[in-house]
Amino acid sequence: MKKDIVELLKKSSLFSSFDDELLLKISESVVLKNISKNELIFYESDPAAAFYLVTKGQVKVFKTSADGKEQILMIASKGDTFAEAALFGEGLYPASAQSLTDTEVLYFGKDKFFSLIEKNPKIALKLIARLSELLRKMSKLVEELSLADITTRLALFIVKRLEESGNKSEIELTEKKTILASQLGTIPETLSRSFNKLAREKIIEVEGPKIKILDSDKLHSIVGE
Amino acid sequence: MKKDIVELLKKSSLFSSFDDELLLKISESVVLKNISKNELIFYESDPAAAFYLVTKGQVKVFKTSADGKEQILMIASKGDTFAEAALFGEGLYPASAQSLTDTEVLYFGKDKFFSLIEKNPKIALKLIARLSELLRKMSKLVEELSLADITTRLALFIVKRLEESGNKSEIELTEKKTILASQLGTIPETLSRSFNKLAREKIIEVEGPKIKILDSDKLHSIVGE
DNA sequence: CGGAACGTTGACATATATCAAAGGGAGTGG
DNA sequence: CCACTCCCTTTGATATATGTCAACGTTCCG
Repeated sequence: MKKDIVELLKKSSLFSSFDDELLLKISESVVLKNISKNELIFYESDPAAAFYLVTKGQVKVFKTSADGKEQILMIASKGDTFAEAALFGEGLYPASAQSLTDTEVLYFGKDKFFSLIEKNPKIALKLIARLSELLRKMSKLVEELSLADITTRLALFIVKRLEESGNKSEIELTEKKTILASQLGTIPETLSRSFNKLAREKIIEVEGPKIKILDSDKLHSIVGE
Repeated sequence: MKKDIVELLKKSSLFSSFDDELLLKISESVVLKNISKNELIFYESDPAAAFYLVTKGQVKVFKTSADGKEQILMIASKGDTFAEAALFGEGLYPASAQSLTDTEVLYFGKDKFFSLIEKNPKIALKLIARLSELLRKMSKLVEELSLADITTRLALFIVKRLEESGNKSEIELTEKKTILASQLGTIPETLSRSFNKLAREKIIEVEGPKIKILDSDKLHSIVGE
């Protein structure tokens, strides 16, 4: 039982570098939870009780406006943690989280995790690295929202995905386009028009969730500017 | 000499809770630097060599687009640290920093600070708290940029300043309106029109850097939506 | 005194959101 | 296996917020 959890921990970037002894300790402060599709995991301004590690499925972390518009802050997939930052500080979740698929997570209760950190400074250092990484990603997001138009943001997204998948000349979207729109800070209609624009200029070819790169140079020149 | 630095450390939120013994140790890994107005402290994608604590003056941390537009991520004033997150991870500054006034900072070199943390886990915990706080602020910024129009962002800013200054019925801007525009993700012209709009609706009265609140209820209702 | 930076206003351009409609796929139930 | 519905996606017409460009007054500072 606990061994299974240790295996799951090993597959996360946050814990993968630890030795088995420590992982076993960690596994004792953790609960495995199943979450069905579209379930609300927590809502913004709920008291922050825990943070999560996704072991199966996808979770979106997002902000909502009064009139129902959403901005996705991150999509957490297998191996990703989310809501780490909520535990420290005022104690309220600063955003909402909802599963996009049937999902399995490890649940790290606040109190147990705190005492874990205190006894194992190594974890604190890893956590610092993780929070720093998140901060850099958020800076990037702010930059894009504030300084780049939507076609450019889309191009940036495609380039990032290309790099993650080893620079093939094609990517396949793992998320619905509606979701992608919300990640990019826009709405499906506008995203659709941006795809069109890139396609009209013979930079990409779109067929459902498949995006073929026709002109990598032009794509990179959009991003570079 | 070192005692002066200890006093400066005590006035920062990051270090204020530590005892004198630890502060003295910290003070030994630190350099006091003077920076004249408008000096570029580091530029985005420079190798990250240090983080900073402002002891006098103001520093803006910002992103730049290819065509010269700026988005300010934060303004660091007396007692604030900045660039903490840059030290961990890929080792490049994710944004630029420039002084807005004559400024005095404590400079925490990377290597010395790392060994300091390793020997003093307390610092790591404080750092985690600080990074979490920054992350929440950045989430807030993303939310505002993506979901609120500029008049609403301005109202949010005014409300925040009111709270910080103890809810008087008046605030005085500590930054130029050009700077404020860049903090809010817009340009001076548009900011000026937003001020006008709030003034026309008798919600505020603007006279240079002074903003008088005429209708606190309306102001809060803009923010609430 | 003179120039530079700041702040404001006006006319205009443009990107993006909104609203409405329709097609297509996937899943469900009869 | 068909028909129906729901959700996703796309397209078109239109509205709106915000950026751009130009001009001008003001203040600040050398």
